Amino acid sequence: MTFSRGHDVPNPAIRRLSLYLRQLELLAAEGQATVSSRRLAQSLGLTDAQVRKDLTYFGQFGRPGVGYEIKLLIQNLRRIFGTDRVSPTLLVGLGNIGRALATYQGFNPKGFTLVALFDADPRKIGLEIGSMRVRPMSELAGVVASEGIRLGLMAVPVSAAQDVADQMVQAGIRGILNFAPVRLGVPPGVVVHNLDVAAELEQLSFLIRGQAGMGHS
Amino acid sequence: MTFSRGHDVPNPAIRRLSLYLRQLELLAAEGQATVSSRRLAQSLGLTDAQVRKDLTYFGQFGRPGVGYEIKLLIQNLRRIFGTDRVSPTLLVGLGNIGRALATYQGFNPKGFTLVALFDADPRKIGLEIGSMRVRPMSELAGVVASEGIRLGLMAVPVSAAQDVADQMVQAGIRGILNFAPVRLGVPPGVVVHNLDVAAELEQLSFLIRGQAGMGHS
DNA sequence: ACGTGTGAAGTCGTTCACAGCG
DNA sequence: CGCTGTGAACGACTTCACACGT
Repeated sequence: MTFSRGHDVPNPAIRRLSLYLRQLELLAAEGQATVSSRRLAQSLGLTDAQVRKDLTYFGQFGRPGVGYEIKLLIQNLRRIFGTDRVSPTLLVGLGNIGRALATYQGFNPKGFTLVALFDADPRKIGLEIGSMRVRPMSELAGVVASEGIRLGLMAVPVSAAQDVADQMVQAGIRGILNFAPVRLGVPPGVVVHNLDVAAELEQLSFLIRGQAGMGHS
Repeated sequence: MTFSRGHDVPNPAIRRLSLYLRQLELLAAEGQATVSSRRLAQSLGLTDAQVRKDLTYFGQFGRPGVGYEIKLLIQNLRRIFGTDRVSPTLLVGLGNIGRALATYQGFNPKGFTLVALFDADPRKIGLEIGSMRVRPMSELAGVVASEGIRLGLMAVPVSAAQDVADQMVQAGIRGILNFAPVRLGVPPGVVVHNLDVAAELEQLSFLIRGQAGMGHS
C-alpha cells in the first residue's frame, strides 16, 4: 500500500510535510477550523503554490473557496506518515545524547514510544533511565521481534556505529536515526537518517561568513 | 571576504562539504596522503563528478593525475567553514537536551567551544554543568559582547523559543541551532538551522512504508 | 470573489563527457 | 594514462497562471 498517487514525490516535499503537520497541530490547538494554503505557507516561510503542490502528491484534501479542514488534514498526514498508530521504538547507546533521548518527552505526541534501551557497556546495563532498564545487546534481536519494532535511535561512539547498525539491521530494524558522525552502510530496504550536531554548527559557521549575509531560515 | 568564486554555491553542496571534511579527517588519521574524487565519493555514496564540482565552487584544490592532497584540502575546507580558528559558542536551555549538549565532547575537535550556559529557570541558575556555571538570561548580552560570540545552541521549550531567539539576536548572535520544533522568526542576516528529532523519526516512519522500499542513506 | 488543483514554464542542481594537465 | 576542472545536457524541484469548483 503506497500513498503517493502514481507520480513520485520529491524528497523535499516529504520533508515539508512534517512542517505542515506541526503547524496544523498548532493551529488546531488555537481552535482554528480551516486554513488556506496561503496562510499555512506564510507561517512557514513558503509559497502557497508549494503547499498545494506538496499536498496534492498525496490526495485532494482542500475545498476550493474554503481551504483545508485542519483536523481532517492532520488525520490524513498522520496516516501518510504512519503515525496514526503508535510505533514502538528502541534506543541504543546511553551516553550523553542517549540519556537525553531516553527521557525526551517529544516522541509520544508524535506517535512514537521508546520501548527498550540497549548499551554494550556492562556498567550501564541494568541502570534505570526514564523508567526503563538498560538491556545488554544480546537481548536486542529478541525484543525487536517480540515488540515488532521497526525504528531505532542510535547514539553510540563512531567506533561502534557500524557494528551496532549491523546488529540493528540483523535484528529487523528498518529505519535508523543515527547521531554518530559516520556514514553507515546498510542493505537496501533499510533507511538511515543522520543527525550530526557538530556538522550543523559547521554549516552555520559557514553561512554567517560575509558580514551582511542575507537572512535565511 | 567571500569564498565562492563568483558563481553562487548550491545549498546542498555546502551540506556535502561537511561530509567531505569528516571523511578526509578519517583518511588523514589512517595516514593517507591523497584521495581521488572517485574514492572520496564512493566512501560517501556520491558520484565523483559531484565531489569535483562541489570543490571547484571554492577553488582548484586537486592535481590532475594525482587527486587531492588530504591535509591541504582539510585546511582549505576548515578555512571555508571558518573553523580554522575556534569559535566561542553559547547554549540556552538546560533541560534534557541542553544538558547533553553542554557535556558533548564533539564540538571542540570541530572548532567550537561552549563558553557559556544560560537558562531562564531560577532553579537552574548557578548549577555547575560540564564545568560551567548556568547563568541567568540577564547576563546574555554582556557575555556575547565580551566573548565575541556569534553562534548559539538553543534547547528550550517551544513556548519560550521565539522569545529566547529574540534575545539571542538582540544580543548579537548571528547563527542559531534550534532544537525546538518551531519555525523561528529572525531578521535578515541571522541564520537558523533546526534540528527536530521527532520530525526525523516521522520521516523515517514514512520512508519505511511500502514493504520492500529501496535502500537509501 | 476566494482558493484549490494542476499542466506548463522556469529555475536550480546533478550528471555527463571530454579537453587538458601532470 | 589517470584524474581534475568544467561547459553542456539532463533531470528534479519550484513557481506561474489559470480553469474550475464553491
